[in-house]
Amino acid sequence: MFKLSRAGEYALRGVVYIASKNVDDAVHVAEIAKCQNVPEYFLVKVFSRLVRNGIIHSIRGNKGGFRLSKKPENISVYDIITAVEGPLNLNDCFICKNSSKCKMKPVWDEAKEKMMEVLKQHNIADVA
Amino acid sequence: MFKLSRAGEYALRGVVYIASKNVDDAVHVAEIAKCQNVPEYFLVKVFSRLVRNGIIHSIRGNKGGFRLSKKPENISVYDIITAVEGPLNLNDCFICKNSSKCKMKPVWDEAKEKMMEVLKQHNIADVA
DNA sequence: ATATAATAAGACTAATAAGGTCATGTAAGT
DNA sequence: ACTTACATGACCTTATTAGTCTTATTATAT
Ligand code: SF4
Ligand code: SF4
Repeated sequence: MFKLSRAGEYALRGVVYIASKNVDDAVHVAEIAKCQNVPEYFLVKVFSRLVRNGIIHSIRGNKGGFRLSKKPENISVYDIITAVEGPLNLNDCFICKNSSKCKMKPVWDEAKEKMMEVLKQHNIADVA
Repeated sequence: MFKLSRAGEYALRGVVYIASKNVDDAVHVAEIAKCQNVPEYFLVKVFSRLVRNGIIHSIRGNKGGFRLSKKPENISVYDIITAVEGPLNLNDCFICKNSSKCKMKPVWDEAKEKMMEVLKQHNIADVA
């Protein structure tokens, strides 16, 4: 409950790894997987979501790999997590119908906001 | 990911329900389950954790049921959730070993703190 | 005393979600 | 052409959460 997913964790570590390398050369997913000790195929999938959301940029074919789309200081932890997991929500309120007059939902929403704030405040540069 | 469990949700709704009743009579779990539209046996299990953690008080036998152990305004959302789920943690860091020199863990811890703060600030009285 | 109405505890099963693998396709460099 | 690397989506496996049931315990009412 309230746990960061592996996908999220891997994405973050992967991006940090790329940031640690020379900006000029693309980094292979195989290298990242190996160095970060993460299942390669899984990381491929995670990275594809980062590409689709414009966090990283991919270069296909021989001498291909991944590069950051922006400067590390312009990529927040929040960006990465939501790119991988979609919009955050502590409580979807599928279960009950009184969502409109419910006084608990605002609490969850507030908690989520506070949490998101922290994730937005930290970027790859200061986390690397 | 980052989602409230059903157990947590049910616990909260259950306690709110008890709080809505006359303090003098114990409330049956069967009644709560029915009115809250929640699986009874499951709620029993959830409530037992609340009892063990001193949130509610149980009276066994005929005419038994549950009562709040304290005033609603002294029971926070945080109390209930942790009673049911144990201590919160966004990231256990089982996966990798560099936890000591890791700069991401503090971010998760900070996010958790902010979130916990909100849950601590809200009690059953103002959520009921 | 006994019947009954309630919670306590924990084993068990079912459902869902997360994590991981694989096969096939596409693009780029040599 | 051939090789290397990403793209995509189907598929399988594992872990976690949700839910059920059985047996025991405790208290009350008759
Ligand atoms: S937060 Fe409120 S509306 Fe949402 S599921 Fe819980 S009780 Fe229902
Ligand atoms: S937060 Fe840091 S120490 Fe924890 S799992 Fe992630 S990278 Fe490892």
